[in-house]
Amino acid sequence: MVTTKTASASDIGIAPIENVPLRVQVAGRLRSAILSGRLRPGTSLVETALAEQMNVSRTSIREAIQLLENDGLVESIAYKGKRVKPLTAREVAETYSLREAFEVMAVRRILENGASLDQLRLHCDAMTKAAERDDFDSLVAADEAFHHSVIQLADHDLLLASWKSLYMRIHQIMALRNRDEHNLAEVAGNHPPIVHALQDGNSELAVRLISEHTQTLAAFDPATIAQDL
Amino acid sequence: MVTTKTASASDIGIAPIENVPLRVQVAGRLRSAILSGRLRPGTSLVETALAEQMNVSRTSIREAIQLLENDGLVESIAYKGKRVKPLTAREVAETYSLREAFEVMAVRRILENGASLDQLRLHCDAMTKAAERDDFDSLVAADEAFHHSVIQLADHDLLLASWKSLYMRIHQIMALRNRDEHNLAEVAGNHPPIVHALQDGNSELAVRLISEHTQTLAAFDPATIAQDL
DNA sequence: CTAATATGGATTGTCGACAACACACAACAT
DNA sequence: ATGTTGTGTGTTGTCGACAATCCATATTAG
Repeated sequence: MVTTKTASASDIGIAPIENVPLRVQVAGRLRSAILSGRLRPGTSLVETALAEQMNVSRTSIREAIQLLENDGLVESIAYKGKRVKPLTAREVAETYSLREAFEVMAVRRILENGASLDQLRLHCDAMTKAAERDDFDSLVAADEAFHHSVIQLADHDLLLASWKSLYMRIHQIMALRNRDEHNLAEVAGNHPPIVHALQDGNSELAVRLISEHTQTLAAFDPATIAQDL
Repeated sequence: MVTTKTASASDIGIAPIENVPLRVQVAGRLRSAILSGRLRPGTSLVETALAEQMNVSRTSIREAIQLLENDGLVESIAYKGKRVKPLTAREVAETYSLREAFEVMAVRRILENGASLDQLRLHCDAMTKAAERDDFDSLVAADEAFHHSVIQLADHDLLLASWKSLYMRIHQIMALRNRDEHNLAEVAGNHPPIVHALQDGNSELAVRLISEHTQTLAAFDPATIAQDL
């Protein structure tokens, strides 16, 4: 990979030891706690407590929390406190509708600029297999991979970044609602038509399919998640 | 406003003295410096220098810079430094194309849910008058107000927040390029048809108009802004 | 008893000092 | 000469202490 002249101790698997700033590690752990639903919306985050608990300085906690604020997972009221951002029914709806707009935009761009659809087919296969095994988690993972690929194929960095940020909140939402009775086979079956429409250059159909698909997902929970405090 | 029982010293204009955290003040000043182009993309932000210059602690500067990172105006490389995010031609194009998607989405929502178009007409008038006076700044301000209203009328908080964040970068871009020869009257004239299409419920037309309009703005500068380092 | 006013505790905001790190350049050995 | 190893300098990262603020509760005046 690198142009080392004398092949010293490289080559063999001496993976470089990563130097991740503390705030990033802390943010990562907090983020995963939030996205997995272990830290529910509305939970207040007290810096001193977290600092002691995780055995780092309050500064690091502070900066970590600010990172989460960027992700829109935490909200802070000056001099009052920070807490996991409550999820209103409205916010959930808006999140899904914006996601729909992103994916529609991606589909349009793919149709305009062209792109290889191989990845999409792969993920479709994965979904079908997962559905056959009745493997919910794998299906969800493949589903995300599919949509992630759609966005990537649009070749639009800003769109990708925005989608990722948005999809984080979708993760959170999915973790918070009990796994409703999904028809796994149906979910899996929704995707191949999208690929076909893309392949055929059928713009109208592709847009309509992806649009309906994302809307379907949003429709599930009404206000199951609504918080107060 | 408030339900004070004994009307003490309120009422008269004793505006409440704001207690804005230092980091927010600092962030505000840095942000305006970036958006106005006084701090050009690529400029490296050294915490100690800024701290001394602005006579606050390095902590406040740090936190302020992190706020700007949320806005996407600053980028940081661990242990290396932070700098005003360089603007590539690609990023500019992506910014405008995403903006187009946002505004199209807003228009669609307005047509679906309905909304009063009075504000839009007001801003249109302001633009026409500004164009007659050959007042570039007023025209730009009214233009922003118009598009801001469009987004607001869509009644979608998340969309509004995303648009605002995006539009900040458009501010920056506009500040960085020399004021190209605009035909003020033409710019002003572009907007009323959008209002009419909205009023008539002409979805196709409205979407096409707003789409073309935003694209027109993007077309100006190619890579005038491209930075390196 | 009511209402304005202290007081205390909990939490965030700000600070200055020190540690860790990356980079460039000098010193050295081979 | 060359490549390796020290060393220095400028920067970011982390820390603990102190100040400012808010909120709830007690306290006191009327």
